[in-house]
Amino acid sequence: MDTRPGPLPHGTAMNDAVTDAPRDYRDTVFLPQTSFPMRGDLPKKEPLILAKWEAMDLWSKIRESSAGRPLFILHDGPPYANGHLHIGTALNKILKDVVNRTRQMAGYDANYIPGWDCHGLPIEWKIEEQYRAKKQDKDAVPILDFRAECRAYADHWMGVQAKEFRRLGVEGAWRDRYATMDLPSESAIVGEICKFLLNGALYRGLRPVMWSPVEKTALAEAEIEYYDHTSTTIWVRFPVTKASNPALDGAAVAIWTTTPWTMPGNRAVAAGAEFDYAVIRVDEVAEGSLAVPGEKIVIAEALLQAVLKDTGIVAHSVLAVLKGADLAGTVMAHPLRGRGFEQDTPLLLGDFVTTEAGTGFVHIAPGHGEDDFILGRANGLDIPETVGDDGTFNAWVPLFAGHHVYKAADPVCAALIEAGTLLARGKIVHSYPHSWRSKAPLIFRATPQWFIAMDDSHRIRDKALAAIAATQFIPDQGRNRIGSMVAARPDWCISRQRAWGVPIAVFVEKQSGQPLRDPAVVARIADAFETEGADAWYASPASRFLGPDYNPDDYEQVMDIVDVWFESGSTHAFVLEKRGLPWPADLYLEGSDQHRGWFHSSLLEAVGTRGVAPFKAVLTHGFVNDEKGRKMSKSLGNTTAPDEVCDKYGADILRLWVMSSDTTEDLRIGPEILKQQAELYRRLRNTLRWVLGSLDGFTEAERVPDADMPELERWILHRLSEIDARFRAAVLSYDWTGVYPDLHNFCAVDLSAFYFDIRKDAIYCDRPDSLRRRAARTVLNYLHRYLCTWLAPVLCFTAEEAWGARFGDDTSVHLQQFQTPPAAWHDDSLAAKWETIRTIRRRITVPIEEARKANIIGSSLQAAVELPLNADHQPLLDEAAWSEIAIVSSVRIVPGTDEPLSRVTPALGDKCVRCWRVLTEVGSVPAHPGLCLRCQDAVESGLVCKPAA
RNA sequence: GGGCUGGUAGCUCAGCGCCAGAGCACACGCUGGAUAAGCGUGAGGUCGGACGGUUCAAUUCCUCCCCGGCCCA
Repeated sequence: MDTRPGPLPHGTAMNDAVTDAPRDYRDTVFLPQTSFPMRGDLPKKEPLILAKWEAMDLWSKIRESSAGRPLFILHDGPPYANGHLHIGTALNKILKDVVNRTRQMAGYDANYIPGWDCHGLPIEWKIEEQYRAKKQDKDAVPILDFRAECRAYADHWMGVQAKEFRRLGVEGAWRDRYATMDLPSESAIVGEICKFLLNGALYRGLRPVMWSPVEKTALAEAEIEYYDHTSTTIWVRFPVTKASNPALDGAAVAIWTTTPWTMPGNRAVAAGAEFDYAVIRVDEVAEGSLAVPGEKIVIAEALLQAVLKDTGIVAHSVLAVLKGADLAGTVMAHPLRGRGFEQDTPLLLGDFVTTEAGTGFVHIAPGHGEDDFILGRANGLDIPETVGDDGTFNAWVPLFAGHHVYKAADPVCAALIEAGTLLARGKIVHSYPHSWRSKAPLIFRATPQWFIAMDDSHRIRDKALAAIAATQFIPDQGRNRIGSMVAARPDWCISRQRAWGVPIAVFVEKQSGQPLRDPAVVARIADAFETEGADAWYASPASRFLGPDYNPDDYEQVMDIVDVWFESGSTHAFVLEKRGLPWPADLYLEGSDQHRGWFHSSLLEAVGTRGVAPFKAVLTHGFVNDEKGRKMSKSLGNTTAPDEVCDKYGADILRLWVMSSDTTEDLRIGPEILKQQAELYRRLRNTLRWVLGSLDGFTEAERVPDADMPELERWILHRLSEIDARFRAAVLSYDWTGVYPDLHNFCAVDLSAFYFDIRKDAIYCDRPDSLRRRAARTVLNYLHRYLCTWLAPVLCFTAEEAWGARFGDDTSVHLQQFQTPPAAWHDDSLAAKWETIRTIRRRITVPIEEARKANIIGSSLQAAVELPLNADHQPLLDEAAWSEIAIVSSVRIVPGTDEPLSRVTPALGDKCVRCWRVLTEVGSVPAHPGLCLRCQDAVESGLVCKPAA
């Protein structure tokens, strides 16, 4: 790269024969030189850069370099160790990486510890599937073997995902990553459970929970999906045996239900206090109706017409209308009285009763519904356990013992018909809860479960609401969202009847039914788990934990495992606290679905054990949809996979996409959008390339003090200070929306289309020691540092490449901090002035375009411009400066006019063969007849653009 | 069905009571020396719908509807 402007290059016999052929000055021009290629070739280059970071142990170097700085802790919400990354996980990790990197470069010590969620049903299910495929009975497999397989499975996927995350450029303490299944983690989790045990918030209760008869387990809310389901509906008579009002004598209350199998569990009927209820006499019925002429039925007036139609009652008389409140106190017989269901059925009032569907009466089975349970408990009803784990009726249930609830509709109807209490039967298609794994319909079933009380003396709910009020939410709506969930949620059911997890390591005294609350026992359990993991619970005899003070025969060892949300909700304890990192974390950053998930469980867990939230701030992002805003799905074929993007475009493009989007809302991705990101990238890359090329040979000696620079340079410095302010604000607020698009805009509009275009002349053609050129190169040097550091958190590979192109590959831009612009760079009046100049500049570029169309000129350097300026604008720039700014050969200011557009004519004179300006002075120096005076001086100076050897 | 949230140029996003903006893509042109680059000019929108309310004035406020998304039932 010899840019030496020697007097005469390589002896091309030109000598004095200037008239024969014009001399070629091309190699006296300082054209950009750089090893930084125009094309990124990212899919190939990024892995090499990753290897370099690995080899230099960049992560450790970053940690060392930031020792002693204020710590910044973004606590990683653990993805589930199952399957390849999808675009949503990629978005999440990239955002986290950008937040961490920007904090790191803004002067913090951002120590990021990535982690995984390893226990739980999906993995357990996979292992079971493998057994099924081998035609083995999973129940025959020893539990420790089963758990070992689950562990191996999770371990495999952690490895895969770690690789995929790192390919995305995500930097963190990968060697020290955490996992919920690490033995110390399991110990910590059981320790957290036992905190609730010891303080009394943990209790065992009978309660209807969503139960999957297929998986034989209770399911968490997050494990439930809603699909349409066809249910048998029945209208049933409850004969009144003791009337609260004479009008009810001899009548039957009609209920409607979509779950016939809950009839054996019925213990009451509920009415709405404010509703009007009609007592009717059936006068005439349609063919096939089960209604009987002459009978008296009670139905909500608002639903009367619908019920008449559904039950085939053709004619009726209204005998009386009563308020629901008047019905209270009525007692009815169970519809199957005389067949084993002899209990009385009280008529109660419930505020959950509606007149939207049914009869206005709700049949209450306390073991099979949330409302039923609460009403039953309030009225002292018993909560019968009619259904067993497998979904069949228990042996004590008359008529139906052994029948499966899914197949109970026919037997129940048959029994009701026989008893004469079935009024009608139908079908309904409605949204119904299903298991997320087996897709099988669920039932509400009362089972013994472990709960954490929300409203006992520990007031977890109140404290959680207070903690929410004290937390920063980005965006702020998140506060509202999680707040309403916490306010409304029931006690936290933390038990699961599964194998792959951390056991609720509790002993229950058989005689009292009370859990054993002994810190010494808890300590023995936690100690064992610390080195042996939760397997110890299954591998050791109870006596090991109970110790000498208790007789194992007196205690039941609980074999339920804990809800995985409890585990991930405890990560703050073993990732932050146990490792001696600051607590609470500065930030939790997840998708907006985690308001109900990880944010929620972490909040409850920490509030229950420590009284405050484990985070100072919560940042949420939206979900990724396709280009039309539709949810991605394999069946629609509209998915975008992160690894495919890396292979086709590179991780930097995916990262740029994240930062070009408004992540507080849902975002879109697809082929067109990625193409656009690649275009944006190209501009950023070429900006870096031109800066690098034009800085070729730059030395400190060239530097010009800021104050001595031309205004154009000082304006660029001002722009840098403005963007710097934008970055600093975003670092603190975590709100990066629009910041990188702004930076791109700066590169495209301010630099490429304006500053670079103007300064090309000086950079290429001025003699190296000219103030103008030196000032420009001083600014380019700033630009290189600022752009590289600003881009580094996002284009982590490209910025590294552009940094290495100047400073060598044994260092890293990621060890740098954001540059701090001197206060003097900020100059609002200069900015205003140059805003005006650029507006006026358009009054030149527009007529130039006209002149081109008219074939008057081609290149703008062929133009001479007459620029009309009013008195206010005349002092802005002199004519030479205007011609420089407009990239024309000459400008003449025409004073005092208000004409909006300039007049463009062909410039007079000859074209300087070196700088291509058209000037009358060209030819005035005999030694260089093809040059203008500036170029003649540059050539004769003999100066080169190279650092001193 | 309920809560939250969004629908502004082909795309990504600004604006949020008083003349519809930017970048990219597109078209046309220029070009030389950032050249699988660069520059200029231009054409694109009845701001999801109501010919709905409030207002002198609405993309911007309110109501309803349509279409997405997250969470819940």
